[in-house]
Amino acid sequence: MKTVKEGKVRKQEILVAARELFIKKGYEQTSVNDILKIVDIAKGTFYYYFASKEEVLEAIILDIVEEGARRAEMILKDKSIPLVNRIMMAIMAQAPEFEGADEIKEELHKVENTKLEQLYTKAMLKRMTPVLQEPFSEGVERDIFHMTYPTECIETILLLGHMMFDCDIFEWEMEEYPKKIQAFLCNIERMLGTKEGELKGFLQMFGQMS
Amino acid sequence: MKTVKEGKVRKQEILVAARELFIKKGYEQTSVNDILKIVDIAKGTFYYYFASKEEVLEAIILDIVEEGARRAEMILKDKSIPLVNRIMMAIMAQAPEFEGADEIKEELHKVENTKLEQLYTKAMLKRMTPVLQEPFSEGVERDIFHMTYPTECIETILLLGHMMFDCDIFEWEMEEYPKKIQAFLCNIERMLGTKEGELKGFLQMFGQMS
DNA sequence: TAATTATACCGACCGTAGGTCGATAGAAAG
DNA sequence: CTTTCTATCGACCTACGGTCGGTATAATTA
Repeated sequence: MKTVKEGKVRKQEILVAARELFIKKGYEQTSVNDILKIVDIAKGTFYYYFASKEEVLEAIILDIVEEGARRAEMILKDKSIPLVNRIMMAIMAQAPEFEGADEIKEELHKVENTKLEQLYTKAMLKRMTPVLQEPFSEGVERDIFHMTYPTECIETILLLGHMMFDCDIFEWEMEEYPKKIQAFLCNIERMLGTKEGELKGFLQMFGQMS
Repeated sequence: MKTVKEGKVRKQEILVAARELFIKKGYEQTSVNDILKIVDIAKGTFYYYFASKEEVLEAIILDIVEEGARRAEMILKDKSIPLVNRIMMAIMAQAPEFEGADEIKEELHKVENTKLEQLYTKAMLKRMTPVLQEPFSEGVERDIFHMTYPTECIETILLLGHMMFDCDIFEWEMEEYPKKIQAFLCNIERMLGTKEGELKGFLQMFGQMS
């Protein structure tokens, strides 16, 4: 039997189903057939909309990154929040792990998902660096930050934050985390050239992590 | 026809062939059959020595990391080199890209090799962090470094250096590199708490990169 | 030396994966 | 009513990672 739908709709259905599967089971572990079963379409239909399984992955990652960037931009717009808080909140809100009652948290960056992980990191860096450019400039102008290479500082902080808390590149024990977070904040402070202890208050923000 | 060899020898042959292929073509793009062709053995023989293709990958990565760590340890032993130089040289010598007349440079961390990449990063961090522990302590004791979290500092510097120059996580243009390296050195200085410009001299060291 | 055991090896075979393609059903346009 | 265009189908292809029963050679033992 044949159920015909508008192209846009079908494409979205595929994206939604694939996204859930990729996150839940991992990209490699999800077969195209798995996706077909959920969307209830034939193989030909899938390849009518996407040239490959990987193309679906890329589309999904761009979506995820875009959603994160939007959340960050939203926070950054709110000038009633003190600058440093604004920046920290934006960076955290951007990460899919913190947002979402979804189960993205545990699943997104597990070991099996190296491809998803790497593509995500790249896309996130590219999208987020410009977003933080303005608030960082503001910090420098207002004499809160003191740094020679603001752009590179943004890149570094984004990358570091992501690698430390979103991936599990380091094999830390649960009880080590507070110390790791403190160290992370301390290193950020130094790179930003803030006065010492400026970021101390953000320790709790990370507390909500699993 | 059947050529019998000692187990250790065959295993090594497989490892050598696989390593070259994984690096040259990428892990996913290399089929077990490709390896068989080079070593000139049957499939059964391959799986007699390794439980899976992935097991070969893991063994190879451990080898690469181990070789790097050995080079680093060698340099670190030489107390005639000034401390800061010793540390910087060790970190650079450890990376497979810098060592090796082989073509590892371009190939090892290309986009297709996400799995290799991720496993390598993890293993490298685990192996190298303890190696740098002692020289870092020496730096703190001798009042050259000033930091509260030395271990985390090591982890961060290793990770950062690797991600910036060994992977191509950032999509930098060739002409941007000098600036990126300067920024990197500047950030390291701040994290280490050295006096400003301490690492300036190492700019050229990175110059030999492609 | 003959028999036995242990080690290294073979290659046909299997299930499943990603991907192709010609056919076709249904809606819109002429 | 016919044509055209879009969306859909599913049989089929190739290649892959991995299995397995059997075998040749080397090492032990009798």
